[in-house]
Amino acid sequence: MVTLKQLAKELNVSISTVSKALNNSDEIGEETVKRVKELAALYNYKPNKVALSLKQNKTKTIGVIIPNILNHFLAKVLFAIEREATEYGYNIITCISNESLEKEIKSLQLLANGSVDGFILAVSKETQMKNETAHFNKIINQGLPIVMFDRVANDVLCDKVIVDDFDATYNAAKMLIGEKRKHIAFMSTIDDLSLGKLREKGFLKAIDEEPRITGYVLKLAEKDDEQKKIMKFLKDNKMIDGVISADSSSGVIALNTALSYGLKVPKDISVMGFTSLTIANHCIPRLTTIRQHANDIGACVTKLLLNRLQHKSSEELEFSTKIIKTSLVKSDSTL
Amino acid sequence: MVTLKQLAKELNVSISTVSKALNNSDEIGEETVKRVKELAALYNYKPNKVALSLKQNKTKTIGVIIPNILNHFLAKVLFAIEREATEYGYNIITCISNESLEKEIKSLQLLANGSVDGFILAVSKETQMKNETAHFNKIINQGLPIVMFDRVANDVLCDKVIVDDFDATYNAAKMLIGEKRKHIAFMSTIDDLSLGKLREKGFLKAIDEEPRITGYVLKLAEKDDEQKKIMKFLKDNKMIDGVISADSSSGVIALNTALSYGLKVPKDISVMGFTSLTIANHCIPRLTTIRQHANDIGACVTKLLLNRLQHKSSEELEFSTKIIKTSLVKSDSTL
DNA sequence: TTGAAAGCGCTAACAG
DNA sequence: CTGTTAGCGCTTTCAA
Repeated sequence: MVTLKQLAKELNVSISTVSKALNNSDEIGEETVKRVKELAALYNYKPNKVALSLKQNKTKTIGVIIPNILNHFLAKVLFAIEREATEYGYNIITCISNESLEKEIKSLQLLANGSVDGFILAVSKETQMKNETAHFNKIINQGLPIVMFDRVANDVLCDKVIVDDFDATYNAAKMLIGEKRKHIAFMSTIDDLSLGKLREKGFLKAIDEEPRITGYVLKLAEKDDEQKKIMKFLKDNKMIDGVISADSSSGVIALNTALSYGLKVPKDISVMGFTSLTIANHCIPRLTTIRQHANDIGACVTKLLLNRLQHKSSEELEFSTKIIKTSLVKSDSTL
Repeated sequence: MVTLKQLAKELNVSISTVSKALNNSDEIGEETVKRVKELAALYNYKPNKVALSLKQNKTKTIGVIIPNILNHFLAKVLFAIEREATEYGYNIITCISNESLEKEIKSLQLLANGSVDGFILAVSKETQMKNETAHFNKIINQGLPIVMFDRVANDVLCDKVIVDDFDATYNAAKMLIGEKRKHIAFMSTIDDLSLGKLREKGFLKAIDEEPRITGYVLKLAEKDDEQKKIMKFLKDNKMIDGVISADSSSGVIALNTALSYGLKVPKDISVMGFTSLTIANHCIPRLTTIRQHANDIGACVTKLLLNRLQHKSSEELEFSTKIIKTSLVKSDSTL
């Protein structure tokens, strides 16, 4: 990489002259500016990012900590964050916590040494289960802002972007009730997440409001053979005529299971889930889904962070919690 | 963030003393080392990464450029890269080219300003179609090593990690032929990728070797309604009794289509694809898959880059191309 | 055993 | 209009 020094030497001017010329300072003569710019272009000069960061004490880099990049929803949010960040001239350093508190702490610590200007993250499963927040507060006290999305730590004072989880399943259940379904099951592989609990509560609320409806709940653990459990569950509970899945996989499996049992979907049973459109469209019939608008979430979370970074006196800025409403995309697996 | 300067001031010693003490230099007295370390621990001192990078002229950061993070295979490789890089004390800056040549060039340029020590990337679709390589060579000439995986630019001199695409589909077809299938279809949404073409060639070779077998090829474009096309294709070609999918989705859809047509899988028709295990296990019966060992690929590609970075005189190091063999995971959608 | 000073690449206040 | 200088945080050589 060419440096200012080298350009200066070759042009027989001082380093600062070169710097100013390249930055269009009106202190420098037209002719000089031209000479400098030409040589810089010739050598493909790019200001060294590291030196700039050191000088300006900001890196224009965001640390993003994601619990699981194989989760389609989280990957989609990451995608949106990257796009939005790039748009504003920021890079992202990605760490994957792998649902582990320890890795989350490590990643945070590792990047809090001047590598990034702030963080965007979704809290890991283990962190949520242990209700650990000290590591977040430590970072914030060091002056690095955090913005959380989807899985947030309620007790930490920071910007947040979440989904209307309770309402989503409440409305979903209402919809199935509207279809005259009588035996509705709720399936979840994410019972240990607080948003998983919210989704269950929304479902139960809707069921409770209708005395003639029976609700069922199937909780699946990480290590379970999901397919086996769901097949057994639907075999043992033949009266079930509606399924709401709280996660991205169990709805798909429930749909396929129903079909394999010879049921007609949606005539005999309705199925819906928080599945990505891509996957939902692999199903025949296509699965009705609750869309979480990962794109909007990613854009929103990035804007919140950048806004805070650009405010000199970020102290003055109130912390906000944005709720991105889900929407029901009716497809062919419901009436 | 606390700096050496602040520690030095508080301890009434010089900056260099503090630095040396923290780096366990034996130049410094035992007592002083202790005092320094205690204060550093108290203030949670961490050497500023940016300053270190500037000083040492290396960032311990890898630029990773991925065409599409929603592709499960690519996401999995990214996951593995992140893990491996972290293991060796490297961070990754992720850019998503979104299959666009322009974005790929931009990302490369943007990070080639001292932000990263080297690149890991899979070539974007557009780049492959236009057979563009100048931007890669430019980066390499700047002294930044590139390691490519999966989708590589053959004409660029650099380390590469690929999959045995030809053999994978050749063997897959052989397997279906061994099942006495007579009418075997090959489906692909990735015909524009060179690895997509290789997979087709492998399939065709196997078909050509068996005069009594009929091969069919269905190519799907990005914007197609995959499900509709596949349903039509299987309806129009009722004699098909075997399907090999070159991508992650068409196999799943073909399987579901067959079921929806009342066919028994695998009795009446066998289906297999390059689908991730997660998705394959949503199917009933579970889909037989060709595993690409994303983990191994990610680990291999990272090791290659780090090895090159650690070699002072990287010139001496020969460029190598590693082939990670796929393996067939037989499941319930084949005999 | 400790400290002063230079330098990584850059910007900017100040001097000429 | 151009150059000198200081400084961002750190390591390291050389001097004390």
